[in-house]
Amino acid sequence: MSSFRAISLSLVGSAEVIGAIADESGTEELTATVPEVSALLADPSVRWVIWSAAALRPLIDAGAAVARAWEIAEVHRLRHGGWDADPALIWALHRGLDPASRPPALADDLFSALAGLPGGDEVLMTTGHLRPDALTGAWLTTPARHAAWAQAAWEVASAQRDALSDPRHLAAAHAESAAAVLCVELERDGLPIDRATMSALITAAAGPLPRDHAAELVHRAERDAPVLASVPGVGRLDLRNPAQVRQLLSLAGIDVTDTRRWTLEAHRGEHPVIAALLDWRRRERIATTYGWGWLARHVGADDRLRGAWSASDGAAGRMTAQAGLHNLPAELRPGVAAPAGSVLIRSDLGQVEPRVLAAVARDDALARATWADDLYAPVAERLGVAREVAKIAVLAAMYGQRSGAAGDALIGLEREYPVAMRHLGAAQEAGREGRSVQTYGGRRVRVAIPSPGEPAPAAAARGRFARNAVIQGSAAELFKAWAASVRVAVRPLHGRIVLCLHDELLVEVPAENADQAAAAIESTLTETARWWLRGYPVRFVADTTIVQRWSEAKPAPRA
DNA sequence: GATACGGGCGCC
DNA sequence: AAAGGGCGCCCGTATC
Repeated sequence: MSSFRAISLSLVGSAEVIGAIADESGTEELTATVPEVSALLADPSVRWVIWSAAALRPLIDAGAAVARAWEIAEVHRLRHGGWDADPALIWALHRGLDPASRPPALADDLFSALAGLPGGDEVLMTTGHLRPDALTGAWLTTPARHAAWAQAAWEVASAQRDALSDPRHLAAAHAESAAAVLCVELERDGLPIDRATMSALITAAAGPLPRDHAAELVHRAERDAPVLASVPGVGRLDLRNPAQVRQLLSLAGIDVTDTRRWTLEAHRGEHPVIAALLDWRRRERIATTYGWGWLARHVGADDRLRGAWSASDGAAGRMTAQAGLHNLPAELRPGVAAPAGSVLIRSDLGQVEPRVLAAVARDDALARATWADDLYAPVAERLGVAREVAKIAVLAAMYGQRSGAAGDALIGLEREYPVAMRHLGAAQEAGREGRSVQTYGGRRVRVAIPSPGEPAPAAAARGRFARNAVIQGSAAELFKAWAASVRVAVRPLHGRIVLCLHDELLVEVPAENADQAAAAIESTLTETARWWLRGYPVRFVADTTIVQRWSEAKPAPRA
């Protein structure tokens, strides 16, 4: 059991650090160098309480690594749901103050000087709220002030910890905190890009790097040309306007209510315009979203793709990422590559959601199925249906789908796995009624409040959302717990996580340590699953491969 | 000019 | 009877 101490630090200049540590025995001010502080933060026998990982960004950018963290903001989000987690709000709730009466965050020092703030090193206003200039860090200019700030953090975090009596919730608090720190590291490190390859891929899809705006318009017209040429006599027409696309299709004798891809796929054999249009969409997506502008904005001079990360931005608690890090088209993934001398290790959790369902619902029959490498095989056998049917049914059950081929097989699921299905059904019912639901790790997932006279589909949509959220959110917690352990395990091998993708990790590591790191990633999953499950017999599996490029050697898809 | 919204689509 | 959940991002249109 690690000790629990709050820390507040700021970097002064490039090498000096001031700050303070607080715990049950009081506060301790400190002045130190970056290496000294790094050694403190790397101590695995201490769980460091911080208001937010972002506050440590300057030190993390300087190379410091927090081994174990308690991030007050993420723990707050876990317990309360939603996004708001600024220190002033958390403090107000902790002290029983009206959050609405807390002072707004201040823009600058001048403003704070006029705002009637307490003098000196007092961290609380006379109202009992935290002073707003502490939130921005502007006030944290002396070790004494850091001591007051750390003391407040320790008080809040201790209360948070005492409120989390369920060991699963405590474990989630640790994992979510680690994810918050990891997000800052991901923003620092970025994803390695092979610029030459990426440029070639963009050129193939969108055209060469335009010299100027006029050239850009020429390339755009060149992309449009094959589509317009496939329907004689269309004249000028804007392919980016869905209504005009419907006109185009109508001229080709195809009448559709919308122009979505899967709608158009059904008409592929009827006219060449369909294939031309779908190819245009693929290329246009790259041209507009992942083209030259994207490369210039998000890939640095060091050939690394950087974007903002959030540890639990998704409604159910998933990580989110900007700059295309979570939705880069597969076509461009050959352009993500480790630099010479290093490799990427990609590790995907296999069939994570149904396995999580077994654990969350504690369905012994489904838990037995997780012992198979391919979970759908024993499920199919038990249901007496083909594997593909079983897979569709299980996924449909977790997404709330009732229609199509899934319908019949769902009846079999209700019969054979009633415990899991009741768990999902209860979540769905809560969602329909507007009640929040809870994940395995205790995350409160808020559901929209039903409005009087709402159309019937609104309640159904809430139901589907809540039904899925308990699984998606719990899977995100397992993933973050795994990522947190991997982060620590690969560090001695000079490895670092460079991408988190819901059920997939990319780790960059020197080539000579690749085998060792891959083995560590695999064994870490076993360890993580053991304490996450607390003895419940569910098996989690990962496919781990050592590659140069992200696109290489995608493990045989099991899902 | 800024903002909101829906259609559409990339990924999981 | 019942049209699968999440995210980020682009474009066009409508609106103020």
